[in-house]
Amino acid sequence: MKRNTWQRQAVRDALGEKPGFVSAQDLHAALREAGSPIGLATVYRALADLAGDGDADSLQSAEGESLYRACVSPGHHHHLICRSCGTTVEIEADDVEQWAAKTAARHGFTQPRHVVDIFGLCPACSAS
Amino acid sequence: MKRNTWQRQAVRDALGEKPGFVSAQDLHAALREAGSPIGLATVYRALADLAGDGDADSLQSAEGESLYRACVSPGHHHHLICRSCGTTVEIEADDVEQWAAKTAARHGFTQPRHVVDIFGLCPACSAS
DNA sequence: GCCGGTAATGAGAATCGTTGTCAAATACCG
DNA sequence: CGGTATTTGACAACGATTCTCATTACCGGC
Repeated sequence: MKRNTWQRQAVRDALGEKPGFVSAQDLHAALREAGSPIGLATVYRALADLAGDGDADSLQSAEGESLYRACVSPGHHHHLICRSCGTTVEIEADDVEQWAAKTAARHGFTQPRHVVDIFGLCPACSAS
Repeated sequence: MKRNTWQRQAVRDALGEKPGFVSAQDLHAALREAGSPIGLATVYRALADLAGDGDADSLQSAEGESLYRACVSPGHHHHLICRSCGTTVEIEADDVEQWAAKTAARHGFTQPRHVVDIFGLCPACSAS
Protein backbone atom coordinates (compact mmCIF):
# COMPACT_ATOMS: atom_id res chain seq x y z
CA MET A 1 0.00 0.00 0.00
CA LYS A 2 1.42 3.38 -0.96
CA ARG A 3 0.48 6.57 0.76
CA ASN A 4 0.25 9.93 -0.84
CA THR A 5 2.15 12.37 1.34
CA TRP A 6 2.97 15.95 0.48
CA GLN A 7 6.65 15.10 0.85
CA ARG A 8 6.52 12.49 -1.86
CA GLN A 9 4.63 14.89 -4.06
CA ALA A 10 7.18 17.61 -3.41
CA VAL A 11 10.02 15.34 -4.48
CA ARG A 12 8.15 14.27 -7.59
CA ASP A 13 7.44 17.90 -8.49
CA ALA A 14 10.94 19.10 -7.80
CA LEU A 15 12.33 16.31 -9.94
CA GLY A 16 9.99 17.16 -12.78
CA GLU A 17 11.07 20.78 -12.77
CA LYS A 18 14.71 20.00 -13.28
CA PRO A 19 15.57 19.44 -16.94
CA GLY A 20 18.42 16.98 -16.56
CA PHE A 21 19.82 14.78 -13.88
CA VAL A 22 19.91 15.89 -10.27
CA SER A 23 21.59 14.39 -7.28
CA ALA A 24 19.57 13.51 -4.21
CA GLN A 25 21.57 16.03 -2.22
CA ASP A 26 20.84 18.78 -4.71
CA LEU A 27 17.14 18.01 -4.72
CA HIS A 28 17.07 18.11 -0.96
CA ALA A 29 18.93 21.41 -0.93
CA ALA A 30 16.53 22.85 -3.51
CA LEU A 31 13.51 21.76 -1.50
CA ARG A 32 14.83 23.26 1.71
CA GLU A 33 15.68 26.39 -0.23
CA ALA A 34 12.06 26.53 -1.35
CA GLY A 35 10.89 26.38 2.25
CA SER A 36 10.08 22.70 2.71
CA PRO A 37 11.23 21.30 6.04
CA ILE A 38 11.60 17.95 4.33
CA GLY A 39 14.23 15.55 5.63
CA LEU A 40 17.16 14.24 3.68
CA ALA A 41 16.35 10.60 4.36
CA THR A 42 12.86 11.15 3.03
CA VAL A 43 14.20 12.52 -0.23
CA TYR A 44 16.37 9.46 -0.64
CA ARG A 45 13.46 7.15 0.09
CA ALA A 46 11.11 9.00 -2.24
CA LEU A 47 13.67 8.86 -5.05
CA ALA A 48 14.30 5.19 -4.50
CA ASP A 49 10.56 4.54 -4.65
CA LEU A 50 10.17 6.58 -7.81
CA ALA A 51 13.03 4.74 -9.45
CA GLY A 52 11.60 1.41 -8.32
CA ASP A 53 8.19 2.21 -9.76
CA GLY A 54 9.70 3.29 -13.05
CA ASP A 55 8.72 6.92 -12.57
CA ALA A 56 12.34 8.00 -12.55
CA ASP A 57 15.66 6.85 -13.93
CA SER A 58 18.78 6.70 -11.88
CA LEU A 59 22.43 6.46 -12.79
CA GLN A 60 25.81 7.12 -11.26
CA SER A 61 27.72 10.29 -12.03
CA ALA A 62 31.43 10.12 -12.75
CA GLU A 63 32.04 11.27 -9.18
CA GLY A 64 30.02 8.42 -7.73
CA GLU A 65 26.85 10.25 -6.80
CA SER A 66 23.48 8.79 -7.64
CA LEU A 67 21.66 10.98 -10.10
CA TYR A 68 17.95 10.91 -10.82
CA ARG A 69 15.71 12.39 -13.44
CA ALA A 70 12.00 12.34 -14.10
CA CYS A 71 11.38 9.50 -16.49
CA VAL A 72 9.45 11.34 -19.19
CA SER A 73 12.10 13.67 -20.51
CA PRO A 74 14.38 12.20 -23.13
CA GLY A 75 18.08 12.80 -23.08
CA HIS A 76 19.81 9.68 -21.90
CA HIS A 77 23.35 10.30 -22.94
CA HIS A 78 26.90 9.14 -22.60
CA HIS A 79 30.24 10.76 -22.16
CA LEU A 80 33.38 11.50 -24.05
CA ILE A 81 36.05 12.02 -21.46
CA CYS A 82 39.53 13.44 -21.77
CA ARG A 83 41.81 11.23 -19.78
CA SER A 84 44.36 13.97 -19.39
CA CYS A 85 42.43 17.03 -18.25
CA GLY A 86 39.11 15.41 -17.39
CA THR A 87 36.80 17.51 -19.55
CA THR A 88 33.69 15.66 -20.52
CA VAL A 89 31.48 16.10 -23.54
CA GLU A 90 27.99 14.73 -23.52
CA ILE A 91 27.12 12.62 -26.51
CA GLU A 92 24.05 10.89 -27.80
CA ALA A 93 24.04 7.29 -28.75
CA ASP A 94 20.66 6.16 -29.95
CA ASP A 95 22.22 3.48 -32.12
CA VAL A 96 24.10 2.12 -29.19
CA GLU A 97 21.04 2.18 -26.96
CA GLN A 98 19.21 -0.06 -29.36
CA TRP A 99 22.21 -2.27 -29.87
CA ALA A 100 22.56 -2.70 -26.10
CA ALA A 101 18.91 -3.59 -25.67
CA LYS A 102 19.02 -6.03 -28.57
CA THR A 103 22.21 -7.67 -27.44
CA ALA A 104 20.95 -8.12 -23.91
CA ALA A 105 17.71 -9.63 -25.17
CA ARG A 106 19.50 -11.99 -27.54
CA HIS A 107 21.30 -13.52 -24.57
CA GLY A 108 18.18 -13.71 -22.43
CA PHE A 109 19.20 -10.87 -20.16
CA THR A 110 16.52 -8.61 -18.76
CA GLN A 111 16.48 -5.12 -17.31
CA PRO A 112 19.54 -4.01 -19.21
CA ARG A 113 21.54 -1.01 -18.13
CA HIS A 114 24.66 -0.12 -19.95
CA VAL A 115 27.87 1.74 -19.57
CA VAL A 116 29.09 3.38 -22.73
CA ASP A 117 31.89 5.85 -22.29
CA ILE A 118 34.76 6.85 -24.52
CA PHE A 119 38.10 7.94 -23.13
CA GLY A 120 40.54 9.85 -25.25
CA LEU A 121 42.52 13.04 -25.48
CA CYS A 122 40.62 16.23 -26.08
CA PRO A 123 41.77 18.64 -28.82
CA ALA A 124 43.67 20.78 -26.35
CA CYS A 125 45.50 17.88 -24.75
CA SER A 126 46.16 16.22 -28.09
CA ALA A 127 48.09 19.30 -29.12
CA SER A 128 50.56 19.23 -26.26
CA MET B 1 58.84 11.73 -12.80
CA LYS B 2 57.36 8.29 -12.16
CA ARG B 3 58.99 5.84 -9.82
CA ASN B 4 58.87 2.14 -10.15
CA THR B 5 58.00 0.69 -6.78
CA TRP B 6 57.20 -2.93 -6.04
CA GLN B 7 53.81 -1.84 -4.78
CA ARG B 8 52.85 -0.30 -8.09
CA GLN B 9 54.06 -3.40 -9.87
CA ALA B 10 52.07 -5.59 -7.51
CA VAL B 11 48.90 -3.66 -8.24
CA ARG B 12 49.54 -3.81 -11.96
CA ASP B 13 50.14 -7.57 -11.79
CA ALA B 14 47.17 -8.27 -9.59
CA LEU B 15 44.96 -6.29 -11.94
CA GLY B 16 46.28 -8.19 -14.93
CA GLU B 17 45.47 -11.53 -13.34
CA LYS B 18 41.83 -10.74 -12.82
CA PRO B 19 39.76 -11.39 -15.92
CA GLY B 20 37.04 -8.82 -15.45
CA PHE B 21 36.45 -5.76 -13.35
CA VAL B 22 37.70 -5.55 -9.80
CA SER B 23 37.03 -3.03 -7.09
CA ALA B 24 39.90 -1.28 -5.37
CA GLN B 25 38.87 -2.89 -2.11
CA ASP B 26 38.89 -6.36 -3.63
CA LEU B 27 42.30 -5.82 -5.15
CA HIS B 28 43.65 -4.65 -1.83
CA ALA B 29 42.14 -7.64 -0.05
CA ALA B 30 43.60 -10.01 -2.65
CA LEU B 31 47.04 -8.48 -2.28
CA ARG B 32 46.98 -8.72 1.51
CA GLU B 33 45.74 -12.27 1.14
CA ALA B 34 48.78 -12.98 -1.00
CA GLY B 35 51.06 -11.67 1.71
CA SER B 36 51.72 -8.11 0.59
CA PRO B 37 51.65 -5.58 3.42
CA ILE B 38 50.52 -3.02 0.89
CA GLY B 39 48.35 -0.16 2.11
CA LEU B 40 44.85 0.60 0.97
CA ALA B 41 45.62 4.19 0.07
CA THR B 42 48.47 3.02 -2.12
CA VAL B 43 46.20 0.69 -4.06
CA TYR B 44 43.84 3.57 -4.72
CA ARG B 45 46.67 5.79 -5.85
CA ALA B 46 48.20 3.13 -8.07
CA LEU B 47 44.84 2.45 -9.71
CA ALA B 48 44.21 6.13 -10.26
CA ASP B 49 47.62 6.47 -11.89
CA LEU B 50 47.09 3.46 -14.11
CA ALA B 51 43.73 4.79 -15.19
CA GLY B 52 45.23 8.21 -15.82
CA ASP B 53 48.00 6.78 -17.98
CA GLY B 54 45.57 4.72 -19.98
CA ASP B 55 46.90 1.43 -18.66
CA ALA B 56 43.58 0.61 -17.03
CA ASP B 57 39.94 1.40 -17.54
CA SER B 58 37.66 2.42 -14.74
CA LEU B 59 33.92 2.54 -14.39
CA GLN B 60 31.30 2.69 -11.67
CA SER B 61 29.40 -0.39 -10.64
CA ALA B 62 25.66 -0.24 -10.15
CA GLU B 63 26.30 -0.10 -6.41
CA GLY B 64 28.56 2.90 -6.67
CA GLU B 65 31.95 1.29 -6.30
CA SER B 66 34.75 2.19 -8.66
CA LEU B 67 35.80 -0.80 -10.72
CA TYR B 68 39.03 -1.20 -12.63
CA ARG B 69 40.35 -3.62 -15.18
CA ALA B 70 43.66 -4.07 -16.94
CA CYS B 71 43.57 -2.32 -20.23
CA VAL B 72 42.60 -3.97 -23.42
CA SER B 73 44.33 -7.17 -24.12
CA PRO B 74 44.60 -8.23 -27.81
CA GLY B 75 41.16 -9.70 -28.38
CA HIS B 76 39.11 -6.63 -27.76
CA HIS B 77 35.62 -7.45 -26.63
CA HIS B 78 32.90 -6.32 -24.29
CA HIS B 79 30.85 -7.84 -21.55
CA LEU B 80 27.30 -8.65 -20.66
CA ILE B 81 27.26 -8.90 -16.90
CA CYS B 82 24.57 -10.25 -14.59
CA ARG B 83 24.27 -7.84 -11.71
CA SER B 84 22.78 -10.49 -9.48
CA CYS B 85 25.02 -13.53 -9.84
CA GLY B 86 27.97 -11.99 -11.66
CA THR B 87 28.13 -14.25 -14.70
CA THR B 88 29.63 -12.55 -17.68
CA VAL B 89 29.11 -13.24 -21.36
CA GLU B 90 31.60 -11.94 -23.88
CA ILE B 91 30.07 -10.09 -26.76
CA GLU B 92 31.29 -8.54 -29.95
CA ALA B 93 30.49 -5.04 -30.92
CA ASP B 94 32.04 -4.09 -34.20
CA ASP B 95 29.30 -1.56 -34.85
CA VAL B 96 29.98 0.09 -31.57
CA GLU B 97 33.72 0.12 -32.12
CA GLN B 98 33.25 2.10 -35.27
CA TRP B 99 30.70 4.36 -33.71
CA ALA B 100 33.07 5.11 -30.83
CA ALA B 101 35.95 5.94 -33.14
CA LYS B 102 33.76 8.15 -35.29
CA THR B 103 32.22 9.95 -32.35
CA ALA B 104 35.58 10.64 -30.77
CA ALA B 105 36.95 11.99 -34.04
CA ARG B 106 33.94 14.19 -34.62
CA HIS B 107 34.68 15.98 -31.35
CA GLY B 108 38.38 16.25 -32.03
CA PHE B 109 39.37 13.61 -29.52
CA THR B 110 42.33 11.40 -30.29
CA GLN B 111 43.51 8.02 -29.10
CA PRO B 112 40.04 6.82 -28.23
CA ARG B 113 39.51 3.95 -25.86
CA HIS B 114 36.07 2.99 -24.82
CA VAL B 115 34.17 1.17 -22.16
CA VAL B 116 31.06 -0.58 -23.37
CA ASP B 117 29.45 -2.98 -20.98
CA ILE B 118 25.89 -4.00 -20.34
CA PHE B 119 24.57 -4.91 -16.93
CA GLY B 120 21.33 -6.83 -16.56
CA LEU B 121 19.78 -9.94 -15.12
CA CYS B 122 20.76 -13.25 -16.68
CA PRO B 123 18.05 -15.76 -17.63
CA ALA B 124 18.47 -17.70 -14.38
CA CYS B 125 18.25 -14.64 -12.16
CA SER B 126 15.40 -13.15 -14.20
CA ALA B 127 13.33 -16.20 -13.36
CA SER B 128 13.56 -15.83 -9.61
C1' DG C 1 78.84 1.84 -4.38
C1' DC C 2 76.98 5.89 -1.75
C1' DC C 3 74.06 10.34 -1.09
C1' DG C 4 70.66 13.53 -1.28
C1' DG C 5 66.47 15.31 -2.98
C1' DT C 6 62.05 14.05 -3.61
C1' DA C 7 58.21 11.33 -4.82
C1' DA C 8 55.82 7.39 -2.80
C1' DT C 9 54.18 4.98 1.10
C1' DG C 10 50.96 3.79 4.89
C1' DA C 11 48.22 4.17 9.20
C1' DG C 12 44.73 6.49 10.71
C1' DA C 13 41.66 10.33 10.61
C1' DA C 14 38.55 12.93 7.89
C1' DT C 15 35.08 13.37 4.39
C1' DC C 16 31.19 12.37 1.60
C1' DG C 17 27.10 10.16 0.08
C1' DT C 18 23.95 6.96 1.53
C1' DT C 19 21.32 3.85 4.53
C1' DG C 20 19.60 2.27 9.05
C1' DT C 21 17.14 3.24 13.60
C1' DC C 22 13.26 4.32 16.19
C1' DA C 23 10.08 7.32 18.46
C1' DA C 24 6.69 10.53 16.97
C1' DA C 25 3.53 12.08 13.47
C1' DT C 26 -0.07 11.15 10.16
C1' DA C 27 -2.65 9.26 6.00
C1' DC C 28 -6.02 5.97 5.10
C1' DC C 29 -9.94 2.60 6.13
C1' DG C 30 -13.93 1.87 8.24
C1' DC D 1 -13.77 10.07 14.51
C1' DG D 2 -10.63 6.27 16.11
C1' DG D 3 -7.42 2.65 15.21
C1' DT D 4 -3.43 1.21 12.98
C1' DA D 5 0.10 0.52 9.98
C1' DT D 6 3.09 3.41 7.17
C1' DT D 7 5.91 7.31 6.77
C1' DT D 8 8.59 10.76 8.52
C1' DG D 9 12.87 12.99 10.26
C1' DA D 10 16.87 13.80 13.32
C1' DC D 11 20.73 11.52 14.06
C1' DA D 12 23.83 7.63 14.23
C1' DA D 13 26.06 4.23 11.59
C1' DC D 14 28.26 2.73 7.54
C1' DG D 15 31.29 1.90 3.54
C1' DA D 16 34.08 3.78 0.01
C1' DT D 17 37.34 7.09 -1.00
C1' DT D 18 40.57 10.86 -0.01
C1' DC D 19 43.63 13.51 2.98
C1' DT D 20 47.48 14.19 6.21
C1' DC D 21 51.98 13.89 7.37
C1' DA D 22 55.87 11.61 9.24
C1' DT D 23 58.66 7.92 7.39
C1' DT D 24 60.60 5.22 3.68
C1' DA D 25 63.20 4.15 -0.31
C1' DC D 26 63.72 5.23 -5.63
C1' DC D 27 66.79 7.07 -8.77
C1' DG D 28 70.16 9.89 -10.94
C1' DG D 29 74.54 11.70 -10.21
C1' DC D 30 78.93 11.53 -8.04
